[in-house]
Amino acid sequence: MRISKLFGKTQREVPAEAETTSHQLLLRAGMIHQVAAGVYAYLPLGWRVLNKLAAIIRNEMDRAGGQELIMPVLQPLELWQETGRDKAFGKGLFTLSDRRERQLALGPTHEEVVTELVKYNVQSYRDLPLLLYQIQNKFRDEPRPRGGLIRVREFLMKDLYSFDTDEAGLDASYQKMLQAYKNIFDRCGLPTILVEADSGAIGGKESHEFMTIAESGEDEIIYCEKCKYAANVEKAECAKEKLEAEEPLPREEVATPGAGTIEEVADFLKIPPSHTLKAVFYIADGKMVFVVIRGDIGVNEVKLQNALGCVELRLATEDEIIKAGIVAGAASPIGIKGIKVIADNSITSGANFVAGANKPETHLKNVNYPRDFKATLVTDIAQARAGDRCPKCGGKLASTRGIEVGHVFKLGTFISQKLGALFIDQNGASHPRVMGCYGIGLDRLLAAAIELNHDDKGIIWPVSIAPYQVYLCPLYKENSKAEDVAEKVYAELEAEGIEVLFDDRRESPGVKFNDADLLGIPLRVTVSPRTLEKNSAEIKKRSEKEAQLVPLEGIAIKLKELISQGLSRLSNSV
RNA sequence: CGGGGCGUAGCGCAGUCUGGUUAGCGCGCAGCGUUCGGGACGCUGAGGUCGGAGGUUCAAAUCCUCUCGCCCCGACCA
Repeated sequence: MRISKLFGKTQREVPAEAETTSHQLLLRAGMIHQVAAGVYAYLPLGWRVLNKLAAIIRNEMDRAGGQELIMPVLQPLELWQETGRDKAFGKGLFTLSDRRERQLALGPTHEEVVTELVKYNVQSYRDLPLLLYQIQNKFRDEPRPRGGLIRVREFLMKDLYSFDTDEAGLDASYQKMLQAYKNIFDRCGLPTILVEADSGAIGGKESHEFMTIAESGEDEIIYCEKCKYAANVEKAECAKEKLEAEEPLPREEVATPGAGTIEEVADFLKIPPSHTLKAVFYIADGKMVFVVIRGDIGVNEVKLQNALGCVELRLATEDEIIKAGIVAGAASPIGIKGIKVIADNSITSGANFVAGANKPETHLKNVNYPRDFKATLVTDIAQARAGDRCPKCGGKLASTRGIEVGHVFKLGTFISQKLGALFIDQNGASHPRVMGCYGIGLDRLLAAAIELNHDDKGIIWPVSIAPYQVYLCPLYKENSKAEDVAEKVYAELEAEGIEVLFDDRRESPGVKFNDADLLGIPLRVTVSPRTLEKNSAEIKKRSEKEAQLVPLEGIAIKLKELISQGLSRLSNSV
């Protein structure tokens, strides 16, 4: 490709709207263009990268036994209502109606459609396991798109769905996908870690995310410094400090003037926060919920939402709390009627806690569970934090930010049950198919690749996903043959199947070198009067400072060698 | 949805507080000439419903009302 003809120009200045590095570089390199909030067009260079990612993903999906197909973006809303996931997705689902007033949704994912599809094509255990995938645009009306391609409303996703006869089969499919994903991210030059995750609106029981560590990421990862434990903060567990068992004492009212928060109460009574019980109020699908947790621990709202099985969850307002007859700042789980009480399992160790008395500026000492109050449900709803202890090995937990580039789910049978997607086993008995689903957001993957591969000059593409492999750069000087020679080199490299971006502009060297760096093409070949004196050209790797002079004769072979070296380094682990 | 910020040429900005000729600057773009190993220079030129609507005024980019869009933080979110 000749740069003089390339659609999309580089920009010297950083567009004001971009704050994230990948966003800035993508715009400056002329790879994307914003059309609306969270909606982007890809220009030729960006599109080439996206296609390279797609090719790697296809290759690994096929190797893992996947079959590619394509399903519609437009889906009947009815299908979503059948599984109830229209509610789980809520406003995130783009909906529209057709001319006959039929309700449709733009697909945010395809479990329903693929399950229907498989239902009509596979009835026997003989046809399982089955792995089907597509690479297709998804639509999600995100409340807040951000960071350029990090979170968008229309995006390209690879989604694969596995169908098995039983749990063991699902485990095997899941393992295959974990390996395939690892291969994909390795080949894209992207170090990732696998973390335990919540399954959110997709549903299901077990789920993992592939995260790249990056400050610009939206997710917080909790990991153990000692063992391999790592989890999204939404899911992360921590070992809760066990309190000493004490003999339960009789309850006792104590005045706590001016003390409302846990810190104030603990300070006032000169006890550690872990000896208090914290009350937090939520509205879950319109109903008030009373949450009790040890004073030193925060509530994890994702865990709480899962425990409640509700769709909408928010903190209650002060008005709502007062209306429920509760004294804010001194709320008590004792004597609560008509309100669901959810307790974190941290309250089951230790004894004689301080809790509210439901009287202004008054608390109760020696509150004991379950002697003094009942909870509808006692489970883990605690927010793990850096500094807590690891639930697996007791080591210290740390925290970092990450970008979620892949997410895999063990769905189980809830969708196939709802949609009646059954198969017949060897004995002629019907069972629901056991499903898994596996997604990679390509746009985000592209953004993450830049977040992890750049310097102050621009992008540094790994060879495997670079839009072009070689940047051919003749330097102009009067009476020099550099341009003519470069034309010949260009023709030769193209003939050899090397992907060349030919900077045929009569720009000054600085402009060309800076653009080459910004675009991040892995290999730069300079042809100039200086190199021609030695009948050579200069090759410089984008990732390295030093350049080397190589004879023009056989330069294509030399470049091919460097390209395949770069590729093999990325696929070492395969 | 709550908080903050911003909409003036393709990009980055000034001008708005305090209303007053033809709305400026830099980059980029077009033409001509000189240059050519890390964002060269000179001259000439094109390019603007000042986000939109309504209002106040002799007069609005500037003041008022409404509205649309974009970014950031939070809520939220595979």
